[in-house]
Amino acid sequence: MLQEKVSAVTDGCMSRVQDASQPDLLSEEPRLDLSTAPTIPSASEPNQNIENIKVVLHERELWKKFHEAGTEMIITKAGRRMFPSYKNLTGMNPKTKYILLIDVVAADDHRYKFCDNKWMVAGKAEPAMPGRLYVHPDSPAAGAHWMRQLVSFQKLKLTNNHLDPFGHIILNSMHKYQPRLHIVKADENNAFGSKNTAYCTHVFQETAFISVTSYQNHKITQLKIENNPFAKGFRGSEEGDPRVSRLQGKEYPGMSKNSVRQRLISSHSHLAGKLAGGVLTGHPQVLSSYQYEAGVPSANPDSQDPISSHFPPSRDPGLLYHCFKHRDNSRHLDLGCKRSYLETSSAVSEEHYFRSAPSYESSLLSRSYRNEAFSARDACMYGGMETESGSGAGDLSDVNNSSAINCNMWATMQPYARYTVEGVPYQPFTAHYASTATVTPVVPHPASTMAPRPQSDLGVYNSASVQRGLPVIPPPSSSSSCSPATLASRDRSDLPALYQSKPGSPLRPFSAYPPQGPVRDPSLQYQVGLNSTGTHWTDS
DNA sequence: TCAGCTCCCACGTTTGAAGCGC
DNA sequence: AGCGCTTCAAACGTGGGAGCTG
Repeated sequence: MLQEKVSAVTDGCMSRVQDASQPDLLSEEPRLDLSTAPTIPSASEPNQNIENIKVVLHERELWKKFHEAGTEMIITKAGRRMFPSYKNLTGMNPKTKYILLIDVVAADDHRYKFCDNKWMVAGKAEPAMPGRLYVHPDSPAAGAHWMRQLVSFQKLKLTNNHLDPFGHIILNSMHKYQPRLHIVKADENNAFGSKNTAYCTHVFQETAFISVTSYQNHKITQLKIENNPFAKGFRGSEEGDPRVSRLQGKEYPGMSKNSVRQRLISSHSHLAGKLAGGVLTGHPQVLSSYQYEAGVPSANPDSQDPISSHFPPSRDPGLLYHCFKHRDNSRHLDLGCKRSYLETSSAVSEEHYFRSAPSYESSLLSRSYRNEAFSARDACMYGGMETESGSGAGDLSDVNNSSAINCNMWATMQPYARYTVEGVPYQPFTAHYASTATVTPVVPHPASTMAPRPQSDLGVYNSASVQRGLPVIPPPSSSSSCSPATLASRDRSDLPALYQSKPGSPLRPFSAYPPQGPVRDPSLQYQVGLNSTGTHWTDS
C-alpha cells in the first residue's frame, strides 16, 4: 500500500521500499526495522551497505509524550539544549568510519501561535535561518565506537540569534521544525563527493517541535520539569506545584502554601482557561484529553499522528502525495487570535518568498574533515551561508565547478521532508522548497532491534533503501532514507553533504578545512555554501 | 494593548579541582 | 609517587517572572 504510493512519488532510483504499516509502528515493541533492503552496494564495501544501519531513537517513549502534547523547544540567544536530547543508537560496520550529524529543517512554511490551547497557523514562516549542521563531536569514528554506547546529541543547542557565533542551530521562534539525523560513511576508502559517497538520513517524527522563547503549552512545561534533571528545581514536592514552594519561601514568606497556590491559580487564570481539565495539576495523565480541549476535537482526532492534534494540518490531506508546489493559504486560520505576520508576509509576493527562501535548504557546506590529529571533542557546527552566485544546490556538478567553494562540500538538504502517511496530516510544506534533486524520500519500514543493548525505550529504525526523487510520506513514527552507495553528483545534492571533492580531486575525505583561518571555539563552525537559485519550483 | 522577546533570578545538576588516606 | 575516594565550589542548565519592544 504505502510502498506503492511511495514508489509512485519517487523516481526510479528507489530500488525497494518496505511497507511500514501503522500497526508495526504501534506494536508492542516500538521499533522499526528499516533495513532488509540491501540495495546498490558500495563499490568500496559491497557488503557493508549504509542502508543497513539501524538507528534507534533513545527515550522514544518520552519523545512520544512530548510529541503527543506538541513538543516545544526553548530557543534563546545564548542557545538552549534540546530536551529530550536526541540520542541514537546505530548498528554499523565496526570498522567503517561514519560521521553523524543532525540538522533541523523547517517542517513547513508556517508560523504558529498558541491559541485556544492549540497550535494554530499564524501566517507564513519568516525566512529561514542559515542552515547549520550539528556534527557529533566524535565524528568521524568507527562504527564500533558509535555502537559502543548511546550516541548523544544532548549538547546540541538551539538559538534564535541570527548572528550566533557559537555554531548553534539557528531557528525562528514559533516555527515548526524537524530534526534529522544523517549518517555519512566517512571511510578513508570512501571518498566524499565521489560516486561512492554513501549516507543515510533518519527522521524521527516524534522529535518534531515548535520553537518558542517561552513555553506556551503548560503540559509541555510540566513534562520538561518532570523529566529534565536540570529542571528539578521546579518540581513540586509531594505538596504539589513547585512554584508554591518557591513563592512561599521568598515572595510570600508568611503565606501558607495553600494560600500561595490559591494566589497562583488566581493570578494564572489565563492558564486555567487554557488548561481546563486539570492541566495545572501537573500530572500528565490528567492531561490526556488535552487535544480535545474546550470540547473541540483536534483537526484530526483519529490521526495516527498525535502531533497533528496540536500542529494543525497545513496541507490538504488530499495532496499528501503531491510533490508539487501548493500555495494554499486558506488554511491560515483566523481564530480571533492575533494574526501576526500574515500581513507582513504578504508584503512580499509569495513567489518571491518561495524563491528567495534559501535558508529552507540546508545548503551546501564545506567542512574540513578532521584527520586523526584533529581530535577536538566540541561539536562541529556547519553554518549556512547563502551564496549569491552559482547554480542551484541541486546541481552539484555546478557546485563542483564553483571556485567559491573550494573544499569538500555538502550539498543541500531539503527542508520540509514529509513525515506522514495517508491520513496523517503532519505534512511538510512542499517539495518545492527543495531543489530539484534534493528531495530525499523518507521511507518507513517495519523494524527489528539491535541485539546488544536493552532497548525497552528505543524505537529502532533501519535505513531504508535507496531513494531519490520526490518526497515520500513516511509513517508517523519515523523514517529514514539512504543514498545508495553510488550517487550521481546531481543526486548527492541533498546529502547532508559533508564533503565534496573538487573535480579532479580523487579523494579528499578529510581535507583540512577551513583552508585558512582559525577554528572558532568552542564550536567549530563552518560556512555552508547555500544556494537557492537552482531551486526547482514546479506548479502542479 | 498585547504577543513575543530579553534579561535576571533561584534552584538543581554536572563537572573537575583539591584534599585526604592508603 | 600513584591511585582511589570524598568533598566542595564553580559552571552550567532549567523554567518563571518582570520588564521591554514593536
